Amino acid sequence: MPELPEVETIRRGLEGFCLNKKIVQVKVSCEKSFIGAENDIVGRSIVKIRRFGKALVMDLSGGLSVICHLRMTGQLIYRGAGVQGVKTDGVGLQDLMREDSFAGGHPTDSFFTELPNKQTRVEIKFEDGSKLFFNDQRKFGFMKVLATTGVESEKFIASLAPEPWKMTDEEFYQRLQRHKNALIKAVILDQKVVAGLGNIYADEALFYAKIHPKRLAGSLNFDEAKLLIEGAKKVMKESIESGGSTMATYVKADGTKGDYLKLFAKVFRREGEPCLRCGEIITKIRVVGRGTHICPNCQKEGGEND
DNA sequence: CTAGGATCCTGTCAGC
DNA sequence: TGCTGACAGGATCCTA
Repeated sequence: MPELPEVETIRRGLEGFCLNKKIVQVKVSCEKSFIGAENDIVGRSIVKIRRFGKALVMDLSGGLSVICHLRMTGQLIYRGAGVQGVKTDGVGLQDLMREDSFAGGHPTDSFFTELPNKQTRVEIKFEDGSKLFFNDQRKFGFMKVLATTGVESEKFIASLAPEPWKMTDEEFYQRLQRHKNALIKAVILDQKVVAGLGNIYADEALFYAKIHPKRLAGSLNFDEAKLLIEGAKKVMKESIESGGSTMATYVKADGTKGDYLKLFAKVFRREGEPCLRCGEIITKIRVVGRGTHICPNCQKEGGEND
């Protein structure tokens, strides 16, 4: 899914477009994707948009909130009134890049094609005619209506660990020790250990710290743990600054499609290409059931590097 | 309590 | 062309 930087980028985008807009209609085309009664949010305005790890929370007037988790393939796409989708050959794409449309999440052509489409699970219409589409190919994501007062006690949010920049190096090191027999990649993907990392940023952070993803968490010394949390902060901040995976980063200046990963990824989906640090060929392996990208020279399985 | 694997779901792509 | 299996930017549930 969209990881922390993507969700933060969406949060900022929606804050600019949807704040104080009144919901006049909600269409749910997949029951699984919307928990609660859609009519409960009709007539309410979005008053605040928050983020907890990878979860987005839209606070509505009258004490209700909507939690949105995009999981693997979720997207949130905002279209101003009258903005139409376009063909994906680049023709007319500039129309979609207007100041009153926005999209973020799992990057696909749905960012700019006609909506709703086959993957649209929820469609929210605002008073001014603009719309917010929740698209999700695999249906792992969801929107859930609940009382605003209950947001922070919602199971997933309550058990969330702090984000990397709210954790001291010492605390991170201690947290790793609680999972000393698990593979380090599995541990940093665990949102109860540190919030925000997903498959991309886990690989990037491990590369930054020159740590092999299959090492046991307990084998890292304090300096390695420090470097790892530092890498996590760095790669996620860089991505937020470049706009996460949004329409803007999915489309290049000339209107053709680009690859937003190229903006910052040093190992993710770079298998077969040379390591930007040492020139060794990046390889892809499997760790805890996830595709994992490493530089076999910078990240040695045996133990500490350098 | 921890660790690892299966599972939810749809779509795409490589290999036959 | 059509089929099959692997895999995918996540997290939970079940088992040992």
